Amino acid sequence: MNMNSNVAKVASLVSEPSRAAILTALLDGRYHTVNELAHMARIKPQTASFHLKKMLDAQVVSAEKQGRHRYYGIMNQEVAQVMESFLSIAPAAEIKSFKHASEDKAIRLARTCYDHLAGNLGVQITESLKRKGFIAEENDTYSVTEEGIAFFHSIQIDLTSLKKKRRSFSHKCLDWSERRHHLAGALGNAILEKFLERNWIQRIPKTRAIQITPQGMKGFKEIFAIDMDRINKNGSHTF
Amino acid sequence: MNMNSNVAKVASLVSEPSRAAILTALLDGRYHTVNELAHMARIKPQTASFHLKKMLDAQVVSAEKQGRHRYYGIMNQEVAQVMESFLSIAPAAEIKSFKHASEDKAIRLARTCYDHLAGNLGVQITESLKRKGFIAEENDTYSVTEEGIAFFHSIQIDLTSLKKKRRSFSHKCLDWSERRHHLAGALGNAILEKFLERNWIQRIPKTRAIQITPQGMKGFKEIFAIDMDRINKNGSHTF
DNA sequence: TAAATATTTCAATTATCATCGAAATATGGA
DNA sequence: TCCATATTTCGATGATAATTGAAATATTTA
Repeated sequence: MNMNSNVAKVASLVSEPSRAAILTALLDGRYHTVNELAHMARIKPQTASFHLKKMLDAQVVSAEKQGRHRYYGIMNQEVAQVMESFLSIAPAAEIKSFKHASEDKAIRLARTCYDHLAGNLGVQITESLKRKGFIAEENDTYSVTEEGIAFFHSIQIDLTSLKKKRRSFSHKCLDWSERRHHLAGALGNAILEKFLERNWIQRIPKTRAIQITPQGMKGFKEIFAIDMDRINKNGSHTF
Repeated sequence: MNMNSNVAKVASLVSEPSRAAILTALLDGRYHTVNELAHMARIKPQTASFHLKKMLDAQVVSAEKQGRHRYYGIMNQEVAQVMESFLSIAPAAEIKSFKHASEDKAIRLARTCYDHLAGNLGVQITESLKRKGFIAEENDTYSVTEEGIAFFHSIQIDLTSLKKKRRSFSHKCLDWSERRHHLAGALGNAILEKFLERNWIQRIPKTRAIQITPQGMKGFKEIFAIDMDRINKNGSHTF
């Protein structure tokens, strides 16, 4: 509510080096596990857990559980801004980055999550929809805007029939490889089905990985302004 | 050894009560001595000195030595803004104000400092010149802007001849009664001489104090938008 | 079910830091 | 020169809080 109360809270929490390191790491906007954050801040997981609990209580970070992992992220934009204001007068040293253990690149690039798109492609689609103002973020869900209704109609996705289904229409799903949210629910499923139907993507047998076809590359660029080819080559997944 | 220790360092400066009190005191934009700041923060001078050294290292405050005093002030506007965003919400313990030992009011209002104007009048003139964009602050000096050249010409001060003199053209001088900088150097001297010449001010014999004449009151109001009469009555020197 | 991994809780240790007395240093004034 | 004042440095103390090993809990995988 009050931005100022956050300011005071963050101030007291940032003053400790380990917490500052954790928060700086989280400024990438993504979610990270306790072990990762401990590694980045060069402390043991217990210590990181101790600090994260404090920051969770103070509502400076948010947590989301998924399996045996617990993903932590910056609470909101206000907190990030306070951190940035610090960085403006005390430029931060770089954060020690590390590479993930060798994991399948394909599954990070694009995959299914239950019945919707995930991985870099899933997140990029979601970001594109937000950027173009077709969907808007709510608490745990996305809502479709007036422009969005027209857009989904133009790509032959019928929203009214989707809303009749006995399942969540559209909710946020945390992406483990991207550490950002992507679009899930009936709408997410409809988008996946539509891309498969148009042959923009193909399932790779025996895995959850998705293959982007040449038509897909073209379509994602034209309709969503996403260049998956460039992303693929850059290998934006080492951090 | 933590990577982001600088962020933590700056943040810790605000979150510690004594330092917060000192910084709050300095947010008036003026310079204060160690003893004053210690008194305001209700700590011993040693402790204040300890904190001020830390903040000096972190480039959050600046120091200026003058005789056996050392004046501390906020480093810059950027720091002040960040501090204010914190302190406006969580104000540290109230600052104990105190009156200076009874000192001559006249000498605080207006006096000469070597060969230029000091005291409230000197500072006000300097602030007015800055506000109107006639002079601009450099590191330790003031520079005259394009508009300033025209202005000084209009009041019959010849800048080119001043620059030929073998002395500092225009430098900052810390005012002990106002705790702010005023304009010194050849330009400061020329301004003093001009005011004397126009009979806006008169020297009070045997002291460094300056008397403002009725013409001066009028002139300062018209040309510099300074109401010395009001300032005189309000007695803005108790703090 | 058992083993492996991720995270948290607990308790004990350790490190940090503000504080202030005492003493050193620097400066101004008589 | 001597004395008063302003400030800093040093060293000791005490309070607070970070850290981590050990153990508990939870969850996935085989």
